[in-house]
Amino acid sequence: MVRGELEERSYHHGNLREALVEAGVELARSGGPGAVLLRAVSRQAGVSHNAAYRHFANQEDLLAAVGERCMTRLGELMVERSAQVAARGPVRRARARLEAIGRAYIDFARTEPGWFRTAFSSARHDAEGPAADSSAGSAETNPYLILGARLDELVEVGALTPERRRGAEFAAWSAVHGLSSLLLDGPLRDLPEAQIEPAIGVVLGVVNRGLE
Amino acid sequence: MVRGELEERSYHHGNLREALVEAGVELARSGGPGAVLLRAVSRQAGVSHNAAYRHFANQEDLLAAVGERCMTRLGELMVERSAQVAARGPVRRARARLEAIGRAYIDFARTEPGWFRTAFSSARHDAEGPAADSSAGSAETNPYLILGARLDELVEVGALTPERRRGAEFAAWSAVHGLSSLLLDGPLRDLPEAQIEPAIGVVLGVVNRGLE
DNA sequence: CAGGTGATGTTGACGGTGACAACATTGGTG
DNA sequence: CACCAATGTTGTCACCGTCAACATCACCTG
Repeated sequence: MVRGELEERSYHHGNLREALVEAGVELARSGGPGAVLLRAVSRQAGVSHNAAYRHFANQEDLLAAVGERCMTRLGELMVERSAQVAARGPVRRARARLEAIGRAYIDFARTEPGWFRTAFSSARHDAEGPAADSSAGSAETNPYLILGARLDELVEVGALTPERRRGAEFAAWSAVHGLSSLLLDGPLRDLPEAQIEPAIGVVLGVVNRGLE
Repeated sequence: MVRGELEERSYHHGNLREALVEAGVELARSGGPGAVLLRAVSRQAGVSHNAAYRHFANQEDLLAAVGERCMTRLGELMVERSAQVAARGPVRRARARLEAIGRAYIDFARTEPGWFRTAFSSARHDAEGPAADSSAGSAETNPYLILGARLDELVEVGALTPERRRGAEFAAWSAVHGLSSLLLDGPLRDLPEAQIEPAIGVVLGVVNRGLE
Protein backbone atom coordinates (compact mmCIF):
# COMPACT_ATOMS: atom_id res chain seq x y z
CA MET A 1 0.00 0.00 0.00
CA VAL A 2 2.69 2.43 0.97
CA ARG A 3 4.59 3.27 -2.16
CA GLY A 4 8.28 3.93 -2.47
CA GLU A 5 9.39 7.44 -3.23
CA LEU A 6 10.72 6.76 -6.68
CA GLU A 7 7.85 4.60 -7.79
CA GLU A 8 5.61 6.08 -10.39
CA ARG A 9 2.25 6.79 -8.94
CA SER A 10 -1.01 6.43 -10.79
CA TYR A 11 -3.67 8.84 -9.73
CA HIS A 12 -3.77 7.70 -6.15
CA HIS A 13 -0.70 8.61 -4.21
CA GLY A 14 -0.85 5.92 -1.61
CA ASN A 15 0.69 7.87 1.22
CA LEU A 16 -0.29 11.43 0.55
CA ARG A 17 -0.99 12.61 4.06
CA GLU A 18 2.49 11.71 5.22
CA ALA A 19 4.03 13.18 2.09
CA LEU A 20 2.19 16.45 2.65
CA VAL A 21 3.27 16.70 6.26
CA GLU A 22 6.85 15.92 5.30
CA ALA A 23 6.74 18.58 2.61
CA GLY A 24 5.32 20.98 5.15
CA VAL A 25 8.14 20.22 7.57
CA GLU A 26 10.67 20.88 4.84
CA LEU A 27 9.07 24.18 3.89
CA ALA A 28 8.72 25.18 7.53
CA ARG A 29 12.40 24.60 8.09
CA SER A 30 13.42 27.53 5.94
CA GLY A 31 10.26 29.58 5.84
CA GLY A 32 8.61 29.03 9.18
CA PRO A 33 4.87 28.57 9.62
CA GLY A 34 4.15 31.15 6.95
CA ALA A 35 5.62 28.82 4.34
CA VAL A 36 3.28 25.96 5.17
CA LEU A 37 0.76 26.66 2.45
CA LEU A 38 -1.70 24.17 1.09
CA ARG A 39 -0.74 24.85 -2.47
CA ALA A 40 2.97 24.80 -1.73
CA VAL A 41 2.95 21.46 0.06
CA SER A 42 0.75 20.04 -2.68
CA ARG A 43 3.21 21.19 -5.32
CA GLN A 44 6.09 19.75 -3.32
CA ALA A 45 4.28 16.43 -3.10
CA GLY A 46 3.66 16.49 -6.84
CA VAL A 47 -0.06 16.57 -6.48
CA SER A 48 -2.69 19.08 -7.47
CA HIS A 49 -3.81 21.81 -5.14
CA ASN A 50 -6.91 20.68 -3.34
CA ALA A 51 -5.74 17.10 -2.98
CA ALA A 52 -4.73 18.04 0.54
CA TYR A 53 -8.36 18.65 1.41
CA ARG A 54 -8.89 14.89 1.48
CA HIS A 55 -6.51 14.72 4.44
CA PHE A 56 -6.80 18.07 6.19
CA ALA A 57 -9.82 20.17 6.90
CA ASN A 58 -8.03 23.37 6.04
CA GLN A 59 -4.65 25.07 6.16
CA GLU A 60 -4.76 25.47 9.92
CA ASP A 61 -5.29 21.75 10.25
CA LEU A 62 -2.27 21.05 8.06
CA LEU A 63 -0.21 23.53 10.00
CA ALA A 64 -1.17 21.82 13.23
CA ALA A 65 0.03 18.49 11.90
CA VAL A 66 3.30 19.99 10.74
CA GLY A 67 3.69 21.81 14.03
CA GLU A 68 3.22 18.60 15.94
CA ARG A 69 5.98 17.03 13.90
CA CYS A 70 8.26 19.95 14.66
CA MET A 71 7.46 19.62 18.34
CA THR A 72 8.49 15.99 18.14
CA ARG A 73 11.80 16.98 16.55
CA LEU A 74 12.39 19.27 19.50
CA GLY A 75 11.59 16.46 21.90
CA GLU A 76 13.95 14.13 20.09
CA LEU A 77 16.82 16.56 20.44
CA MET A 78 16.07 16.94 24.14
CA VAL A 79 16.10 13.19 24.65
CA GLU A 80 19.32 12.84 22.68
CA ARG A 81 21.15 15.52 24.61
CA SER A 82 19.85 14.23 27.87
CA ALA A 83 21.18 10.77 27.09
CA GLN A 84 24.62 12.14 26.27
CA VAL A 85 25.17 13.56 29.73
CA ALA A 86 28.20 11.92 31.32
CA ALA A 87 28.17 13.52 34.76
CA ARG A 88 28.80 11.18 37.68
CA GLY A 89 26.98 11.06 40.96
CA PRO A 90 23.19 11.02 41.17
CA VAL A 91 22.67 14.66 42.08
CA ARG A 92 25.22 16.09 39.68
CA ARG A 93 23.91 13.85 36.97
CA ALA A 94 20.27 14.77 37.50
CA ARG A 95 21.15 18.45 37.51
CA ALA A 96 23.23 18.06 34.36
CA ARG A 97 20.42 16.24 32.62
CA LEU A 98 17.99 19.03 33.42
CA GLU A 99 20.42 21.61 32.13
CA ALA A 100 21.00 19.51 29.02
CA ILE A 101 17.36 19.55 27.99
CA GLY A 102 17.19 23.27 28.68
CA ARG A 103 20.16 23.90 26.45
CA ALA A 104 18.77 21.54 23.84
CA TYR A 105 15.57 23.56 23.82
CA ILE A 106 17.40 26.81 23.24
CA ASP A 107 19.76 25.25 20.71
CA PHE A 108 16.82 23.90 18.76
CA ALA A 109 15.24 27.31 18.65
CA ARG A 110 18.46 28.91 17.47
CA THR A 111 19.54 26.33 14.93
CA GLU A 112 16.08 25.54 13.58
CA PRO A 113 14.10 28.73 14.01
CA GLY A 114 11.64 27.77 11.30
CA TRP A 115 10.77 24.54 13.04
CA PHE A 116 10.68 26.16 16.43
CA ARG A 117 8.27 28.87 15.30
CA THR A 118 6.15 26.32 13.53
CA ALA A 119 5.97 24.07 16.57
CA PHE A 120 4.39 26.93 18.50
CA SER A 121 2.41 28.54 15.73
CA SER A 122 -0.53 26.23 15.65
CA ALA A 123 -3.71 27.44 17.28
CA ARG A 124 -4.66 23.88 18.08
CA HIS A 125 -2.48 21.18 19.56
CA ASP A 126 -3.76 17.77 20.44
CA ALA A 127 -2.33 16.04 23.42
CA GLU A 128 0.32 18.44 24.53
CA GLY A 129 0.83 20.05 27.85
CA PRO A 130 -0.44 18.99 31.23
CA ALA A 131 -3.77 17.75 29.97
CA ALA A 132 -2.07 15.19 27.75
CA ASP A 133 -4.22 12.14 27.45
CA SER A 134 -2.60 9.11 25.94
CA SER A 135 -2.96 9.84 22.25
CA ALA A 136 -0.78 11.01 19.37
CA GLY A 137 2.92 11.94 19.66
CA SER A 138 4.55 9.29 21.77
CA ALA A 139 5.21 10.33 25.33
CA GLU A 140 8.98 9.96 24.93
CA THR A 141 9.16 12.89 22.56
CA ASN A 142 6.75 15.22 24.33
CA PRO A 143 8.87 18.10 25.62
CA TYR A 144 6.56 18.73 28.53
CA LEU A 145 6.72 15.15 29.71
CA ILE A 146 10.47 15.03 29.22
CA LEU A 147 10.86 18.06 31.45
CA GLY A 148 8.61 16.48 34.03
CA ALA A 149 10.70 13.34 34.05
CA ARG A 150 13.90 15.31 34.67
CA LEU A 151 12.30 17.18 37.53
CA ASP A 152 11.07 13.94 39.01
CA GLU A 153 14.62 12.70 38.83
CA LEU A 154 15.76 15.68 40.83
CA VAL A 155 13.25 14.84 43.52
CA GLU A 156 14.32 11.20 43.58
CA VAL A 157 17.95 12.06 44.19
CA GLY A 158 16.98 14.62 46.79
CA ALA A 159 18.06 17.68 44.86
CA LEU A 160 14.56 19.11 44.76
CA THR A 161 12.03 19.14 47.55
CA PRO A 162 8.51 17.92 46.79
CA GLU A 163 7.11 21.38 47.57
CA ARG A 164 9.44 23.01 45.07
CA ARG A 165 8.59 20.30 42.59
CA ARG A 166 5.06 21.62 42.48
CA GLY A 167 4.72 23.73 39.35
CA ALA A 168 8.44 23.61 38.70
CA GLU A 169 7.68 22.78 35.06
CA PHE A 170 6.14 26.18 34.63
CA ALA A 171 9.18 27.99 35.90
CA ALA A 172 11.77 25.96 34.03
CA TRP A 173 9.82 25.83 30.83
CA SER A 174 8.87 29.48 30.89
CA ALA A 175 12.43 30.62 31.37
CA VAL A 176 13.84 28.50 28.58
CA HIS A 177 10.98 29.10 26.20
CA GLY A 178 10.96 32.79 26.93
CA LEU A 179 14.64 33.20 26.23
CA SER A 180 14.28 31.25 23.01
CA SER A 181 11.38 33.42 21.87
CA LEU A 182 13.07 36.66 22.78
CA LEU A 183 16.24 35.64 20.97
CA LEU A 184 14.31 34.63 17.87
CA ASP A 185 11.46 37.09 17.52
CA GLY A 186 11.71 39.40 20.46
CA PRO A 187 13.76 42.44 21.25
CA LEU A 188 16.79 40.24 21.88
CA ARG A 189 16.83 39.41 18.19
CA ASP A 190 19.92 41.48 17.62
CA LEU A 191 21.80 40.51 20.75
CA PRO A 192 25.46 40.15 19.79
CA GLU A 193 26.58 36.57 19.47
CA ALA A 194 29.10 37.03 22.26
CA GLN A 195 26.39 37.91 24.73
CA ILE A 196 24.08 35.03 23.97
CA GLU A 197 25.95 32.28 25.76
CA PRO A 198 26.31 34.36 28.95
CA ALA A 199 22.62 35.18 28.78
CA ILE A 200 21.77 31.49 28.57
CA GLY A 201 24.00 30.89 31.55
CA VAL A 202 22.27 33.55 33.61
CA VAL A 203 18.82 32.25 32.80
CA LEU A 204 19.68 28.66 33.58
CA GLY A 205 21.46 29.76 36.72
CA VAL A 206 18.49 31.68 38.01
CA VAL A 207 16.18 28.76 37.39
CA ASN A 208 18.58 26.40 39.06
CA ARG A 209 18.93 28.61 42.12
CA GLY A 210 15.25 29.40 42.19
CA LEU A 211 14.35 25.74 42.41
CA GLU A 212 16.66 25.01 45.31
CA MET B 1 -3.29 70.42 9.07
CA VAL B 2 -4.46 67.58 11.21
CA ARG B 3 -8.14 67.11 10.55
CA GLY B 4 -10.76 66.16 13.05
CA GLU B 5 -12.27 62.72 12.82
CA LEU B 6 -15.74 63.85 11.85
CA GLU B 7 -14.63 66.38 9.31
CA GLU B 8 -15.30 65.52 5.72
CA ARG B 9 -12.07 64.87 3.95
CA SER B 10 -11.38 65.82 0.39
CA TYR B 11 -9.04 63.53 -1.43
CA HIS B 12 -6.16 64.09 0.94
CA HIS B 13 -6.67 62.59 4.33
CA GLY B 14 -4.37 64.80 6.30
CA ASN B 15 -3.34 62.28 8.89
CA LEU B 16 -3.46 58.99 7.10
CA ARG B 17 -0.42 57.30 8.51
CA GLU B 18 -1.67 57.68 12.05
CA ALA B 19 -5.17 56.61 11.02
CA LEU B 20 -3.80 53.49 9.38
CA VAL B 21 -1.74 52.53 12.40
CA GLU B 22 -4.71 53.13 14.67
CA ALA B 23 -6.89 50.98 12.45
CA GLY B 24 -4.21 48.33 12.53
CA VAL B 25 -4.12 48.40 16.31
CA GLU B 26 -7.87 47.99 16.43
CA LEU B 27 -7.80 45.07 14.03
CA ALA B 28 -4.88 43.50 15.84
CA ARG B 29 -6.77 43.65 19.11
CA SER B 30 -9.29 41.04 18.04
CA GLY B 31 -7.49 39.32 15.20
CA GLY B 32 -3.83 39.45 16.12
CA PRO B 33 -1.07 40.15 13.62
CA GLY B 34 -2.84 38.14 10.95
CA ALA B 35 -5.60 40.73 10.86
CA VAL B 36 -3.27 43.60 10.10
CA LEU B 37 -3.80 43.59 6.36
CA LEU B 38 -3.07 46.48 4.07
CA ARG B 39 -6.48 46.33 2.48
CA ALA B 40 -8.28 45.95 5.79
CA VAL B 41 -6.63 48.92 7.47
CA SER B 42 -7.22 50.98 4.34
CA ARG B 43 -10.92 50.08 4.39
CA GLN B 44 -11.11 50.91 8.08
CA ALA B 45 -9.53 54.28 7.42
CA GLY B 46 -12.01 54.91 4.63
CA VAL B 47 -9.37 55.10 2.01
CA SER B 48 -8.63 53.06 -1.05
CA HIS B 49 -6.33 50.09 -0.92
CA ASN B 50 -2.87 51.18 -2.01
CA ALA B 51 -3.10 54.52 -0.25
CA ALA B 52 -1.10 52.90 2.52
CA TYR B 53 1.83 52.51 0.16
CA ARG B 54 2.47 56.23 0.48
CA HIS B 55 3.24 55.66 4.15
CA PHE B 56 4.52 52.10 4.43
CA ALA B 57 6.84 50.20 2.17
CA ASN B 58 4.81 47.02 2.45
CA GLN B 59 2.63 45.04 4.81
CA GLU B 60 5.56 44.03 6.98
CA ASP B 61 6.41 47.66 7.45
CA LEU B 62 2.85 48.45 8.51
CA LEU B 63 2.84 45.49 10.87
CA ALA B 64 6.06 46.72 12.43
CA ALA B 65 4.52 50.11 13.11
CA VAL B 66 1.41 48.52 14.63
CA GLY B 67 3.56 46.16 16.65
CA GLU B 68 5.56 49.03 18.03
CA ARG B 69 2.34 50.68 19.15
CA CYS B 70 1.25 47.47 20.85
CA MET B 71 4.60 47.25 22.58
CA THR B 72 4.06 50.75 23.87
CA ARG B 73 0.66 49.77 25.23
CA LEU B 74 2.35 46.97 27.13
CA GLY B 75 4.92 49.38 28.50
CA GLU B 76 2.19 51.79 29.57
CA LEU B 77 0.43 49.10 31.56
CA MET B 78 3.70 48.16 33.22
CA VAL B 79 4.35 51.77 34.21
CA GLU B 80 0.82 52.17 35.50
CA ARG B 81 0.92 49.04 37.64
CA SER B 82 4.34 49.88 38.90
CA ALA B 83 3.15 53.30 40.01
CA GLN B 84 0.22 51.80 41.89
CA VAL B 85 2.40 49.78 44.21
CA ALA B 86 1.80 50.88 47.79
CA ALA B 87 4.31 48.73 49.64
CA ARG B 88 6.32 50.49 52.34
CA GLY B 89 10.01 50.20 53.01
CA PRO B 90 12.58 50.52 50.25
CA VAL B 91 13.34 46.83 49.83
CA ARG B 92 9.77 45.61 50.02
CA ARG B 93 8.70 48.38 47.72
CA ALA B 94 11.37 47.70 45.12
CA ARG B 95 10.52 44.01 45.17
CA ALA B 96 6.82 44.73 44.86
CA ARG B 97 7.43 47.05 41.95
CA LEU B 98 9.39 44.38 40.11
CA GLU B 99 6.65 41.86 40.72
CA ALA B 100 4.06 44.40 39.59
CA ILE B 101 5.61 44.84 36.16
CA GLY B 102 5.97 41.09 35.81
CA ARG B 103 2.30 40.59 36.59
CA ALA B 104 1.39 43.47 34.30
CA TYR B 105 3.28 41.77 31.49
CA ILE B 106 1.41 38.52 31.97
CA ASP B 107 -1.91 40.26 32.46
CA PHE B 108 -1.42 42.18 29.25
CA ALA B 109 -0.74 38.98 27.37
CA ARG B 110 -3.83 37.32 28.82
CA THR B 111 -6.27 40.20 28.50
CA GLU B 112 -5.02 41.50 25.16
CA PRO B 113 -3.66 38.46 23.38
CA GLY B 114 -4.07 40.07 19.97
CA TRP B 115 -1.95 43.02 20.95
CA PHE B 116 0.59 40.86 22.70
CA ARG B 117 1.07 38.60 19.70
CA THR B 118 1.26 41.60 17.41
CA ALA B 119 3.86 43.29 19.57
CA PHE B 120 6.14 40.31 19.06
CA SER B 121 5.18 39.38 15.53
CA SER B 122 7.18 41.92 13.65
CA ALA B 123 10.38 40.74 12.05
CA ARG B 124 11.85 44.18 12.45
CA HIS B 125 11.79 46.37 15.52
CA ASP B 126 13.57 49.66 15.68
CA ALA B 127 15.10 50.72 18.94
CA GLU B 128 14.01 47.95 21.21
CA GLY B 129 16.09 45.73 23.39
CA PRO B 130 19.58 46.27 24.68
CA ALA B 131 20.85 47.97 21.56
CA ALA B 132 18.27 50.71 21.92
CA ASP B 133 19.67 53.96 20.66
CA SER B 134 17.71 57.07 21.45
CA SER B 135 15.07 57.02 18.75
CA ALA B 136 11.41 56.14 18.43
CA GLY B 137 9.16 54.92 21.24
CA SER B 138 9.90 57.04 24.27
CA ALA B 139 12.09 55.35 26.83
CA GLU B 140 9.40 55.48 29.51
CA THR B 141 7.24 52.98 27.66
CA ASN B 142 9.95 50.60 26.53
CA PRO B 143 9.35 47.36 28.45
CA TYR B 144 13.01 46.45 28.38
CA LEU B 145 14.09 49.75 29.86
CA ILE B 146 11.31 49.64 32.44
CA LEU B 147 12.53 46.27 33.60
CA GLY B 148 16.07 47.56 33.77
CA ALA B 149 14.98 50.47 35.91
CA ARG B 150 13.24 48.17 38.40
CA LEU B 151 16.31 45.97 38.64
CA ASP B 152 18.49 49.02 39.18
CA GLU B 153 16.15 49.99 41.99
CA LEU B 154 16.72 46.61 43.59
CA VAL B 155 20.45 47.18 43.50
CA GLU B 156 20.10 50.66 44.96
CA VAL B 157 18.16 49.42 47.97
CA GLY B 158 20.58 46.56 48.43
CA ALA B 159 18.17 43.78 47.51
CA LEU B 160 20.23 42.68 44.54
CA THR B 161 23.98 42.38 44.35
CA PRO B 162 25.75 43.97 41.41
CA GLU B 163 26.98 40.57 40.25
CA ARG B 164 23.45 39.20 40.18
CA ARG B 165 22.31 42.35 38.44
CA ARG B 166 24.42 41.35 35.47
CA GLY B 167 22.08 39.85 32.89
CA ALA B 168 19.19 39.78 35.33
CA GLU B 169 16.96 41.26 32.64
CA PHE B 170 17.38 38.12 30.61
CA ALA B 171 16.24 35.88 33.41
CA ALA B 172 13.30 37.98 34.56
CA TRP B 173 12.13 38.83 31.10
CA SER B 174 12.50 35.30 29.78
CA ALA B 175 10.49 33.81 32.60
CA VAL B 176 7.63 36.24 32.30
CA HIS B 177 7.60 36.29 28.52
CA GLY B 178 7.88 32.55 28.34
CA LEU B 179 4.95 31.97 30.63
CA SER B 180 2.88 34.45 28.68
CA SER B 181 3.72 32.75 25.41
CA LEU B 182 3.06 29.28 26.71
CA LEU B 183 -0.28 30.33 28.15
CA LEU B 184 -1.30 32.00 24.92
CA ASP B 185 0.06 29.89 22.11
CA GLY B 186 1.95 27.08 23.74
CA PRO B 187 0.98 23.80 25.29
CA LEU B 188 -0.32 25.62 28.38
CA ARG B 189 -3.08 27.07 26.25
CA ASP B 190 -5.67 24.88 27.89
CA LEU B 191 -4.41 25.13 31.44
CA PRO B 192 -7.46 25.34 33.70
CA GLU B 193 -8.14 28.83 34.96
CA ALA B 194 -7.67 27.70 38.55
CA GLN B 195 -4.10 26.63 37.87
CA ILE B 196 -2.99 29.78 36.11
CA GLU B 197 -2.60 32.02 39.13
CA PRO B 198 -0.57 29.41 41.04
CA ALA B 199 1.61 28.94 37.99
CA ILE B 200 2.30 32.66 37.82
CA GLY B 201 3.18 32.58 41.49
CA VAL B 202 5.65 29.76 41.02
CA VAL B 203 7.36 31.44 38.09
CA LEU B 204 7.69 34.78 39.83
CA GLY B 205 8.84 33.02 42.98
CA VAL B 206 11.58 31.14 41.19
CA VAL B 207 12.83 34.31 39.54
CA ASN B 208 12.74 36.15 42.82
CA ARG B 209 14.66 33.44 44.62
CA GLY B 210 17.02 32.95 41.72
CA LEU B 211 18.07 36.58 41.80
CA GLU B 212 18.87 36.62 45.50
C1' DC C 1 -1.33 86.01 -6.68
C1' DA C 2 -0.78 82.54 -10.34
C1' DG C 3 1.24 78.55 -11.93
C1' DG C 4 3.61 74.40 -11.45
C1' DT C 5 5.33 70.55 -8.96
C1' DG C 6 5.91 67.03 -5.67
C1' DA C 7 3.30 64.64 -2.22
C1' DT C 8 -0.71 62.08 -1.57
C1' DG C 9 -4.74 59.28 -2.88
C1' DT C 10 -7.25 56.33 -6.73
C1' DT C 11 -8.04 52.97 -10.30
C1' DG C 12 -6.86 48.97 -12.56
C1' DA C 13 -4.35 44.90 -13.19
C1' DC C 14 -1.66 40.57 -12.07
C1' DG C 15 -0.23 36.53 -9.63
C1' DG C 16 -0.69 33.88 -5.49
C1' DT C 17 -3.60 31.79 -1.85
C1' DG C 18 -7.56 29.29 0.63
C1' DA C 19 -11.78 27.33 -0.15
C1' DC C 20 -15.85 25.28 -2.46
C1' DA C 21 -18.17 22.47 -6.13
C1' DA C 22 -18.27 19.28 -9.70
C1' DC C 23 -15.98 15.71 -11.92
C1' DA C 24 -12.53 11.64 -12.71
C1' DT C 25 -10.22 7.57 -11.24
C1' DT C 26 -9.49 3.60 -8.69
C1' DG C 27 -8.98 0.14 -5.07
C1' DG C 28 -11.51 -2.77 -2.41
C1' DT C 29 -15.79 -5.12 -1.24
C1' DG C 30 -20.11 -7.40 -1.74
C1' DC D 1 -17.71 -8.72 -11.72
C1' DA D 2 -20.01 -4.61 -10.61
C1' DC D 3 -20.49 -1.06 -7.65
C1' DC D 4 -19.09 2.50 -4.41
C1' DA D 5 -16.62 5.17 -1.26
C1' DA D 6 -12.20 7.07 -0.93
C1' DT D 7 -9.00 9.79 -3.20
C1' DG D 8 -7.15 13.03 -6.65
C1' DT D 9 -8.26 16.78 -10.44
C1' DT D 10 -10.14 20.76 -12.73
C1' DG D 11 -12.45 24.93 -12.54
C1' DT D 12 -13.96 28.83 -10.16
C1' DC D 13 -14.35 32.62 -6.76
C1' DA D 14 -13.07 36.03 -3.31
C1' DC D 15 -9.34 38.12 -1.03
C1' DC D 16 -4.66 39.60 -0.49
C1' DG D 17 -0.07 42.12 -1.63
C1' DT D 18 2.08 44.67 -5.00
C1' DC D 19 3.11 47.36 -9.17
C1' DA D 20 1.98 50.91 -12.69
C1' DA D 21 -0.54 54.62 -14.40
C1' DC D 22 -3.41 58.29 -13.36
C1' DA D 23 -5.94 62.10 -10.47
C1' DT D 24 -6.01 65.61 -7.10
C1' DC D 25 -4.30 68.92 -4.17
C1' DA D 26 -1.17 71.59 -0.82
C1' DC D 27 2.40 74.46 -0.97
C1' DC D 28 6.25 76.94 -2.78
C1' DT D 29 8.26 80.02 -5.99
C1' DG D 30 8.35 83.77 -8.83
